[in-house]
Amino acid sequence: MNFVRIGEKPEIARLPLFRDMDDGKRERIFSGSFLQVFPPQLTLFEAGQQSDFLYVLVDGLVELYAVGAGRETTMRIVEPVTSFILAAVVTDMPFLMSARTLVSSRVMLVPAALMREVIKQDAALMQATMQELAIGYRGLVRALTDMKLRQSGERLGNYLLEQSARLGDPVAFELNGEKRVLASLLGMTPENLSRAFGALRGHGLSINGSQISITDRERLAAFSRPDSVPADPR
Amino acid sequence: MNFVRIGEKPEIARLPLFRDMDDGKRERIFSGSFLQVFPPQLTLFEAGQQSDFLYVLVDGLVELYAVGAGRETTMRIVEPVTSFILAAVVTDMPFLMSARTLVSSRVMLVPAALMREVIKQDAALMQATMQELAIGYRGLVRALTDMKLRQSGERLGNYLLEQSARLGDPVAFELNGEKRVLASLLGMTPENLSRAFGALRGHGLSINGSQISITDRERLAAFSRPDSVPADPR
DNA sequence: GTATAAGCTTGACCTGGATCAAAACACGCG
DNA sequence: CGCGTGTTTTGATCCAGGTCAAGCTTATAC
Repeated sequence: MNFVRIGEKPEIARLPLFRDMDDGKRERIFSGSFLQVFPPQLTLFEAGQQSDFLYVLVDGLVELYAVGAGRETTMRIVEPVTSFILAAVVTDMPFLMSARTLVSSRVMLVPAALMREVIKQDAALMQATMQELAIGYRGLVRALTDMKLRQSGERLGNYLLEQSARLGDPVAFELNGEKRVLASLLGMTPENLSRAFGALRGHGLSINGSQISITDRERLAAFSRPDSVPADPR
Repeated sequence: MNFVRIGEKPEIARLPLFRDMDDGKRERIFSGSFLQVFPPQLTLFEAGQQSDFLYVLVDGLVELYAVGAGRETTMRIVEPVTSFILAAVVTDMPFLMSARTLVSSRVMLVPAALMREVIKQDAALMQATMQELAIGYRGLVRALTDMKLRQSGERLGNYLLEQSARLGDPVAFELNGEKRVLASLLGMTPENLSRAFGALRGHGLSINGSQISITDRERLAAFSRPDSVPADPR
């Protein structure tokens, strides 16, 4: 168990969540937290557990998933550097999702009680928490409408367009994580994801393994029917 | 255009969102807001518009819905007394959902800029806003897993069980709003909702028009596979 | 290098739920 | 009170996507 060292701090402190708060208070949070490295495929926590920590993924890849009706589904793929399960910590309620590492990952654990305490003391942190939750809320509204209104191929097309946008609009990029996880995130089976990729060839997409290349953004967008309201800037 | 009168205040002031804040600040919000009555089937706002107001439904029934891929889907049925589209107001971003009245409704409109300003000044209001968003976030996580993991009949069963729980676990209660709206909320067609109701007869449910009666809660729950994590207290 | 396992893809088939059509019902209005 | 409009129900059919079963490709171990 390592406490947070000086080397990790800058990138975490740069997060919108912690960026604007009082330096002393931030130091208080960091010194009460610790960094831990987890091997791949390790469960960090399970739905139903009391939320004892706020998690910040510093390096690696983490999957948030939900279990129910005898099956499970991926809710989010967390990329570094990002905090997760903030809502459970803020409300002091049990997790609704479980988390596992997809690859070896470095994670900062902030004791939930400490987090809640400092939120009450530091207005900037509370404000940032509020913003984070509001942005997350909107992300979930989008995810839900995506599931309810689009069919699987369109969801995949949109995901790829958004992923490209998040990376700064490169034509070519690589998928992170396994395709089976992506399939679950998009609410489909691996078999169907494979077929959906096939269908997108000929709609402006070229794919080779996990190498994605958007050959015709217009065509892909026409096929995918992206949201009319543009993505929130971040 | 009526400013908020003394008669409406208590029930609004009792909302978790406004309950704990400074009295003077609350008065400032109320006196800058106004109450308006809207006829049924009137669009209050549309997705994509700038969020100029926070809405509080005082009386009536409002549907939040999203449009996309050439279709639309109900996202939430708002019952009084509840605020809605808080996330858009907090982030000062365009609405992701549209809203229309289902029946004649009385709504309080709080100018978004005023809301944001007072949030910054009043820590209790900011805290309440944060809680509200976190609870909403968790509600959406549940809604998304519901859509991804359960099939339509189970969703209906769960909805009825939850609705009953929210009303204080009565055996019999009445559906609010039209069934077509409920169908859309549950992500199915009216035809299929009708069939799903039929299927639930014989699984502990009795239905006559919009009169629901849970004759065997155990059986209905067994059929519907409710969430393992109990609902957030409110 | 080969063996072994794991992921991914492809094909055949099945099923939950959508769509289309029409009958039954409910309700507001003249 | 009866007509007309809109909702709900019922039935028949269709289709997106799930499931099952092989192959195939890529990675890891030996």
